[in-house]
This record gives sequence, structure tokens and C-alpha cells, in this order.
Amino acid sequence: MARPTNTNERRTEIVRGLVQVMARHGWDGASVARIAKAARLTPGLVHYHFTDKREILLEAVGALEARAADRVVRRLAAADNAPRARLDAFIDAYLATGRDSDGEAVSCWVVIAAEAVRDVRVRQAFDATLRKMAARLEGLFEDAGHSGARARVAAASVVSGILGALVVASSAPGLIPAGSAAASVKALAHALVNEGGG
Amino acid sequence: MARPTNTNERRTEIVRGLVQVMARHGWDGASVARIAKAARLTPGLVHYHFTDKREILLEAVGALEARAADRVVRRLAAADNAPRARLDAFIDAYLATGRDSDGEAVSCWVVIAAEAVRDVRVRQAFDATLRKMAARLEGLFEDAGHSGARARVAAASVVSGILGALVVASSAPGLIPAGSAAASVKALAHALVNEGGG
Amino acid sequence: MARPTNTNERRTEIVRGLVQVMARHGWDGASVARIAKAARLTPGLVHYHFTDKREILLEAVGALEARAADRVVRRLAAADNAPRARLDAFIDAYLATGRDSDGEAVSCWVVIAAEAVRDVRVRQAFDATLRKMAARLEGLFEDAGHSGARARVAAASVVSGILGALVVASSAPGLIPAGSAAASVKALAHALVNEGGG
Amino acid sequence: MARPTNTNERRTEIVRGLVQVMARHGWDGASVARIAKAARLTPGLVHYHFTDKREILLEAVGALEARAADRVVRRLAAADNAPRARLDAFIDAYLATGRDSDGEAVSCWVVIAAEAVRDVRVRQAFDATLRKMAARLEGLFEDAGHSGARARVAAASVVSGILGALVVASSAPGLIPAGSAAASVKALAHALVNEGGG
DNA sequence: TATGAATGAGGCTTCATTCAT
DNA sequence: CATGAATGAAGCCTCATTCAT
Repeated sequence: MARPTNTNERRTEIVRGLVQVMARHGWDGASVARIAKAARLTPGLVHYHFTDKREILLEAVGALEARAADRVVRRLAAADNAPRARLDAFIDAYLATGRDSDGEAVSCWVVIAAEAVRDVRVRQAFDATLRKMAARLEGLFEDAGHSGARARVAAASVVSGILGALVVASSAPGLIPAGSAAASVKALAHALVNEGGG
Repeated sequence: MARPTNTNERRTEIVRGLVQVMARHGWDGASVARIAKAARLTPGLVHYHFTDKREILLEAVGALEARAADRVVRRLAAADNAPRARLDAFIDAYLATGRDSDGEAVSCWVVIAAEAVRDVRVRQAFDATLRKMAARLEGLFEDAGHSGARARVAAASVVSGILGALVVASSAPGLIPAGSAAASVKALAHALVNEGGG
Repeated sequence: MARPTNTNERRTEIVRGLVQVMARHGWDGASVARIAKAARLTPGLVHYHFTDKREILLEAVGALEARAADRVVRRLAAADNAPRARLDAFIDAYLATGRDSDGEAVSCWVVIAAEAVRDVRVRQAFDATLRKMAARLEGLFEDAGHSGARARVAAASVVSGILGALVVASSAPGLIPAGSAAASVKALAHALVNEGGG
Repeated sequence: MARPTNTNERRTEIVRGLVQVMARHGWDGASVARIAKAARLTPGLVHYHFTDKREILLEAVGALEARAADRVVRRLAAADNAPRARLDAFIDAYLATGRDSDGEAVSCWVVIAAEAVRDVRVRQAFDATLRKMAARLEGLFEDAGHSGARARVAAASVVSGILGALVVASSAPGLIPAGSAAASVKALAHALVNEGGG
């Protein structure tokens, strides 16, 4: 009659706590104590479920990606079938500011990118995530008639464009009116669609 | 009788130390001790010339921008007069990986962007820097025949694109073969030039 | 399942440590390391139980007052019922040097007074403590037949007198033979009793 | 033709700087840099004229005493010849709050007393100062007809009373309405005069 | 599982003091 | 005499992590 494990729930809560704190205070401002508090837990328990602070971050990368993937799926389902519309849906899943948006994630991605600069493991996780994004986009470009090679390049460009927009949105809001950061990425995507059809 | 001041040299050295360390270890890994060591100084002296660790960062933002601006000027001088070539020169000043490149800066910008998420002052400095970049680009787009409004939008898009490429280059090198990150931004710029001529 | 808290004991120990150290080394000489050592703890733990060095001081003010109040109660219980005897008991509770005396406290009060000069919070705490002393003394003077107003003035005078004697005892022992500092305060109190009886 | 020394002026200025700073920030808040700034000098110069921070304090004790002695002389000259009036003049020289008062000194004495707790040399200087005060007061009490022994005791009591009032004035202003701290000391002095005539 | 105490390292900063100019 | 740079030692505090309960 061992009590049922709740590790998964706990881990989820902790990751959520990290994301919350990190979005506001950055990686170094995200002390275990603060994370625990945000998750309504105690610091000791955090280390019971995770060996490392970094391990939480690694899991957070995955979790944020999952959140985004969910939004992508939902938005694609709601979107028109036209290739452009589908690309717009994808981009909005990462950058839109309305309801169903994820302001926390926007900041977190930038923070994670910076942490990736110094930590190989984080870099790998971040890299892997971007490749998943790219893979999905590649499909959209192929649907739009692009060949594999061109689709791959286009996808990478859009991912890169999204990242730039994330940085602007969270770190330099003066450059582009908040919320319209998505617009230029969409323009990029449309240009790529048009050019690539041949 | 009095001793001549050398504050400017020292400040420059310290800023250089920070840039060096930060590119490798991130903002939190850039302890004053490490910065001092990189600058071949003692930690006490760092605080003699700067009140704050953050003050060094703030000055570093300006210094990195100055470095980049220098490269822009040099590359523009060497470039063809065609609008596209001039845009390429600008973009390469930030992203090219050859000789005359600035790998440190690439990483630093990402780290700075992350610090901007949590620190208003850093955000302001970063924001101001991006606006300077945008202003210069705006000129290039106007030279290419864009009206003021369109030029402004195009410039912001390119800045955002550059930032995305910086992130990819320093944090997720697996997505795009190193060194070719610049290519997609150039493609974006060219597309904007073509479209905007009207 | 959870571990029982021992914060109160620890805080008490730490405060005791501060008092010990401060009596000998003053406020600035009372480093957290020394306090911790005196309390047989580690410096980190001190900050686990107190947010601030000052917070320890604030609590120490209260603790010293409590110690003194205890002595007052004990001595009053042992004292004759005559108003003068009761005043003497009160004064001795603060200044007597025999057994049941508190040499540490004598020095600490002076140190605290100096810290009160620059720190509002300490000043408030110190001020509050002196008012409690005065309130108790006021009662004694009323028992001696003083009206409210006169009792209040007399009480304040005696408190001030006690403070002067504390300073002399701890900082300028050459002025008055150690241990007899109390005498002049008692003389003052007696004079006030006589005058006020009317 | 060596240039004339200005050491004495400089030392005076520095001492004045310390007194200014110390009155507001306490002894530990009185960094050499702050002292220098208050004296409109540079930190290096402070150590040219004083070997030690403590040496400044030691000299400050003497300087504050000299200031007070001056005020005593002036007030005695202006005072009635009656013993009581002369005692009042003496007390006011230390505690009066009107024009010709010395609010800085009030705070400084308390700070010095605290520093005397831990530093022998400061204690000696402070002690010596109080004895000078007592000696002068002794004279006044003898003028009032006291015998040597009784005058000595009375003088010490008044000095102690003045110290208490200083503490109250600077560290616990809530106990006695500002400015009237002198009153209770005068009352004490008068009582001593009356009693002692015999 | 969970809590809260405990540790120890390390980070930022201040500062008295010394020294070259 | 005077300036301002430079040093090195603390000091306060934070924090990831471990552990007893």
C-alpha cells in the first residue's frame, strides 16, 4: 500500500514556478527559494524532485516547447487551409499578444538563449527545440510547394525571424510597437512562400 | 603636482574585460573577480572606476555598439554603391564570421538581451542601441527609394532579423550552419528592397 | 513528517551572541562572523534566522529591556515598601555592579544609543524602551505621592540620569569610582521624591 | 624659502569634517572619503596629515571640548554672579538648543562614548574630557560654598546628568521634549547647591 | 514525501591605507 | 603639499545544496 507517487505533478509545478520567476527575474534571479515559493513548495522539496537547478531549466525548455506546440496545433486547427494562413498561425502561436498568448514564454526564451551561451547542455536543449520548430515549419513550406532543400532553408529563416521578434518584444519594446513584432515575421514568411513556389 | 587621471583607459580596459568574460560565462558568470583578472586589475580597482557591476554593463552596451558602428563604416566604405550591397555590408558588420568579425559581440548581445528582460536600465540601453541601428538602416532603405514610413518598418524588420541570427549563431548553432546565418537576413533585406521600390 | 521549528531558540542565541560581542567590540566590531562564533553557529545560519544585522540589533534592544525589566521585578519584590527604597531598587536594576548585575548591558546601551543617532529604526526602538522605563518609574513616583504631571517629569529625569551613569560607567570610568555611579542617580531620585511630596 | 606649513589649518578642517559626518552617520559611517569630502579635500591628503582615522577622532574629542569650553566662558561672562545662574550657564553651554548651540556636538558625544567602549585610547581621551568638565564644575560648586569633597561629588553628578541629557537629546527625543532636556539637569544642580551649603 | 535547519562557498562592495606622480 | 590610483582585507549577504526529522 505504498502511497501513489506524485512526482510528475510536482515536477510540473516546479517547472511552472521556474518559468514564472525566470520571466521576471532572469536565470540568476531565479533562486531555488523563489522557485519553490512560486510553486508553493519548500526549497528542500525542489531538490528532492530535481538534482539540480539546471535540470529544472532543461525540463522547462521542453515544457515551453510543449506549450507552444499546443498553441500551434490549436491555431492550425482553427486556421484557413491556405499556406500563408497556416504560417501566420504558426508565427502567432509564438508571438501573438492577445488572449491565448504566453508573455512568460516570450521572456523565458530570451533568458534561455543567454544561458545556452555558457552551458552546453542548455544549448543542446535549446538547439533541439529550435529544430523541432523548424521541422514543423518545413512541413508547412512543403505544403506550399517548396522542395525539401528550399523548405528547410525557409523554415530556418522563419525560426530565426521569430527569435529576433522575441528578443525585440521582451528586451527592446521601443523598437517595434508591442504586438506588431509578429507582422514583420509574417511578411518574411509570405515573401519566402512567394519566391519559393517556382 | 597632482597626478594625471587615467580613468578613461581603465574604464575601457574593464569594459573589455567584461565583454571577454561575459561572452564565455554569461552575465552571472562574470564576477567582478573574473572581470578584474581579464583586465589584469584588482577587484578593488574595478569599483574605484565603476560604482556598480551594472554600470560596466551599461558602458559595455555602448562600447559594443561603437565597435559595430565602426565595422559598419568600414564595410560601407569598401562596398559597392548598390543599395543591396550596402545592406549586405551592414548585416555582415554584425554577423559575418570571417576576419574583422566579432564573435565576442555576438554572444554578448544575447546575454545583454536577457539581462534587459529583468533590468530596466539595461533595457533602455539595449533599446537605444537597437534604435540607432534601425536609424542607420532606415537611411539605407531610403537610399534604395523607400518612403520614410516604409523605410522605418523595413529597418526594424532587419534589426529584428539580425537579432534572431545572433541568437541562432550563439545559442543554437545546430539550426543553421555557422556563418551562413547572415544569408537569411540578407535575403530578407533584399526582399524588402524589391517590394518597397514602388 | 515535517521538522519542528527551532527558530525562537536560535534567534535568542544569536541575540545573545550579538550582545556579548557588541559589549566588547561595539556595533561595527560586531561582525556577523563574530556574532555567529559567539553563538556557536555558522554565519549563514544567522542570515537564515534574521534578514539583517540590524534586525538582530532591534531584537536585542527588546531583549535587553526584558532582562532589565526582570531584574526590576525581582528587586522590587525584595525591596522595602518605602518609595525611596523602591526607586533605589529600580535604579540598581540598571546600574548595580554586584551579583545579578549586567555589565554587558551597560556597555550595550551606550552602543545602542550611538547607533540610534544614525538609524531611525534603532532610534525608535531605543526611544520606546526608554519610555517603558519612564512609565514604570512614573508609577513609583505616583506611589510616592506625586501628581501625574510631576511624576512624569521626575521619571524622565531619572531615566536621563540612569543613562548618564551608564555612559560614565562604560566609557569614562575615571570620573566616578566604578559601582558608585548609581549613588548619584539615587540622590537625584530622592531629591525628586522630597520635593514632590507636597 | 620653504613654503609655510598649513598643517594646522588642514588638521582643523579635517577634524571639522569628521565631526560633521560623524554627527550624521556615526563612527563607522564616517569613511575617510566622506570626511575628506566634507572638508573639501582628498582622501590621500587626510592620511598625509593624520596617520590614522582614530587619530582624527582623538583630536576631535579635544576640539569638541574646546568648543564647549568656549561657550562656557562666554556664557559665564554673560551670566549673573549667583552660583545657580553660573551653573545654569555651564549646563546650557552643553545642552542649550538655541542660537550658539551645537547640535553636531550633541550627537558626536554620544558616538564618541560608544567608541570609547571598545577603544582604550578613545576612552582615555573621553575620560580626560569629562574630568576637565568636572574640574570646572567643582569650582562653581566651591564658589557656592561646598567643601572640596562635596563639590567633587556634586560636579561628577552634574557631568553624569549632562551626559544623560545628551543621550536623550540625540538618541531618544521622544522621552523629553527637545530643548527641555537641560531643565532637569539644572534642577539637579540646584538641588545639589541647596543641599550642599551646610 | 515533505519540512525546515544548516553549511560553506562565493559574490559584490566598501574602505583604510599606501604610493607614484 | 596634494592628487588620484591602487591594493587587499574584510564585511554583509545570497544561495545551491544537503540532511535530520
